[in-house]
Amino acid sequence: MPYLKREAPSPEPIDCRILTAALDLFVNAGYHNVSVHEIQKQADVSIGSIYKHFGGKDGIAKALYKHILNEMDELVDDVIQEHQSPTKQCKEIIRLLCGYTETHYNIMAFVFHAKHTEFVPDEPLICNTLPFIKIRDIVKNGMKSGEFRKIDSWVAASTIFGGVIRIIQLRLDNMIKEPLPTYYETLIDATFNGVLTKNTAAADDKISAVL
Amino acid sequence: MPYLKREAPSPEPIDCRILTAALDLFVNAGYHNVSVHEIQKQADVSIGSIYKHFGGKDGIAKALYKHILNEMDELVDDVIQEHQSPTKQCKEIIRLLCGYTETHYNIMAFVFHAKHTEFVPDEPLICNTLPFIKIRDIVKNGMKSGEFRKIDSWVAASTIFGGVIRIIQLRLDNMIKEPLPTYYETLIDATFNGVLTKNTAAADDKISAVL
DNA sequence: GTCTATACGCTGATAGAC
DNA sequence: GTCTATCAGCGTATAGAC
Repeated sequence: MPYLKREAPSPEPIDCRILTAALDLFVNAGYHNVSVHEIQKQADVSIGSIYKHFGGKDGIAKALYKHILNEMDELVDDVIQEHQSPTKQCKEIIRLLCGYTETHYNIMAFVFHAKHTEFVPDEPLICNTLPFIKIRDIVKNGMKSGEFRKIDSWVAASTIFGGVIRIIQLRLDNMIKEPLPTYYETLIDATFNGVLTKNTAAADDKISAVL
Repeated sequence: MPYLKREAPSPEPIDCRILTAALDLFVNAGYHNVSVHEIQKQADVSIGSIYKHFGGKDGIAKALYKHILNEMDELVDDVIQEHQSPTKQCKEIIRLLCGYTETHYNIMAFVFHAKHTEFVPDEPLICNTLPFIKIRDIVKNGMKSGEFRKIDSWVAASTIFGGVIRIIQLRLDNMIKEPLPTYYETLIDATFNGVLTKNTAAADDKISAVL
């Protein structure tokens, strides 16, 4: 995710400084609790520049929203290309999400911990954006190919990804103390095979290895 | 949920009018996009009364938060008392959540569709409130009793309830067109038994019956 | 293209009459 | 206890200099 890789410390372009500052403030205080002056201060830019570049606070939010979802989309595309079966694609996405929660806190918080309709009302709902649509398509493919049981696709998608999303939110809320990748294997197993003991004659070995 | 049952149309107590109006506005526009004047107008009360009763906008939010979580807590208690096994308790809670999404939209939206830290910062996180703690305890009990596999309790709870929460959010976002109870059986099956076909020799019959 | 100083509107909150 | 009129502060946005 380009603008977050601060390899070049000083000569960072101005719009990146503004966006990173805004993202940080939005995530930590909430969009409505952040004033343009604070963004200006943290980005070390003047107000004029902000209005020149983004046309206002909502412009920044919009740009952030599009930018981040675009990068997520590319991420999903990569997964789809590099992995064959829907099952593997789903698992890889879950793995990436767990990892990114640790390495890109702000981005994950922005995506999974904010109510975007409150500050970017004219943008499509996050569940209607490309990456999320593609993820649902993966699930549908999994049902077509027979890997997943043929149930309602909303239920299937919610079951497969609801667990990760929930655990990400708990981690962002600092309820969970260990990095998420710690739980990856357990999570995958529970998500795909269920939580009941009766199904897990074979899986029990894996579990005891994890604990 | 008392103050939402408007059996007596006119002589409704003033604090209830304020709370219902506020809940409605908060849910539909977002806390920060609602002014005290709007609440006053919709509740058909004067500003003075609002400040007398709740001390301000944040007071209303706080009262709402506590009130709703209190009612959710009682709901969970009822389930715990009326159902024996953790598995049944979990399923019943999921059933109730699906139902309430249709009958108490505002409440569910307030609980599952808002970032409370942005407007009630001094209140405990929603995942640290009694009902949610009790739900996690149910999951832990299920692992002790051997009904659920003994895995990390965060993972277990996220897996079991992440699906419903996700599907509730999708329904609140109007992505899902059918009432949630429609999907209850499918959701329960997918959550507890997983989504993979290999586990579901017996379950396949149920599925084809649902579709 | 970048900055400073300023204006305008809105919102939360109060004081005081009834 | 309830209301009306009013205030003070903040936050967005602009105009104009450099």
